[in-house]
Amino acid sequence: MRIGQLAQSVGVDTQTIRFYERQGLLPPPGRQENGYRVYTEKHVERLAFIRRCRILDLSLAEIHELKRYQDDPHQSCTAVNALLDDHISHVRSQITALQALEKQLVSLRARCNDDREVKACGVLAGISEGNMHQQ
Amino acid sequence: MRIGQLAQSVGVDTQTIRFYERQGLLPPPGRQENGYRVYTEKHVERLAFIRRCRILDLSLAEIHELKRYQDDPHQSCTAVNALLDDHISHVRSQITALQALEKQLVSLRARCNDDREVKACGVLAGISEGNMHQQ
DNA sequence: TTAAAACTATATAGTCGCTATAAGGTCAAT
DNA sequence: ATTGACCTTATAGCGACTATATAGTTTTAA
Ligand SMILES: [Zn+2]
Ligand SMILES: [Zn+2]
Ligand SMILES: [Zn+2]
Ligand SMILES: [Zn+2]
Repeated sequence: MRIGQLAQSVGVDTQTIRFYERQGLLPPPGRQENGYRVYTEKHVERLAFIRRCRILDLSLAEIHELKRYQDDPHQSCTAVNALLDDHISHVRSQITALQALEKQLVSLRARCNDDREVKACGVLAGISEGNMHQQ
Repeated sequence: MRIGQLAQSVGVDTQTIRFYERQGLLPPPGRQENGYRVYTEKHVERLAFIRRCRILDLSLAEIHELKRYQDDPHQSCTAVNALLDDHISHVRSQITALQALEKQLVSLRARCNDDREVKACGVLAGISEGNMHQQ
């Protein structure tokens, strides 16, 4: 299986596959005489795993870490669970931050309901005044 | 006022100030004979405005756009309000996406409550199986 | 058969908003 | 005279790709 087929079967750009290889996430495949990469079913699974991790917004570093755990299948999975817990708190703190931001933006937007001249715009005034301490 | 004082009074790194200048966000200041940048109060205000926009997570492109509106203070502020509305929906869709992600991660985490060997880890199994259609 | 289309390869630069480093020039105080 | 704090430019790095350029190979179709 060549790179294009792998790309299509997993739903990834060929560039991304080469990128993962350079990053050490995807093991270097064999090559044909002409230099073309040749992939196996293992690569399909591995790439699909990476993609599912990315859908979960795990960083490439986190995926690397998971890979290291997979390579030592008899150790305890505490670290795997902990990695996920950490990642969940990453996501939760992002949500919290964005919700605070949304609140701020909505209250800013409320300062300009009608159509004014730019110099009287409540939104611009709000930003310029810097009343951003209401979190 | 030199760059270090500007930086300190707004709470920004000097590198960031030069970066904003290169990006065309902050107008190029005057120079002393030795080449040192000299800033005025206008620059302080402008830089503070940029920073407040960044706290609202507006992109530099969006800030550029706001600047263009400010430069034409007699036009209607519809575009300003629309920019903010768009940005609010950016933020809202990020929140929605992250909440869906959190749900997925929590249900994945629930697949491994106890301490197992890595090869039996419910988390890794969950990612490998790719049961991610519950959104 | 040959020419075009589709695929592959590498190398390099761009995205965004900074941040860090290197290598040097300037200035005030000790 | 030298230290230290400040300033200058240029360049590279972050993360996770994405895009472009240039070139070689294979497949398809006229
Ligand atoms: Zn994470
Ligand atoms: Zn307005
Ligand atoms: Zn936005
Ligand atoms: Zn586990």
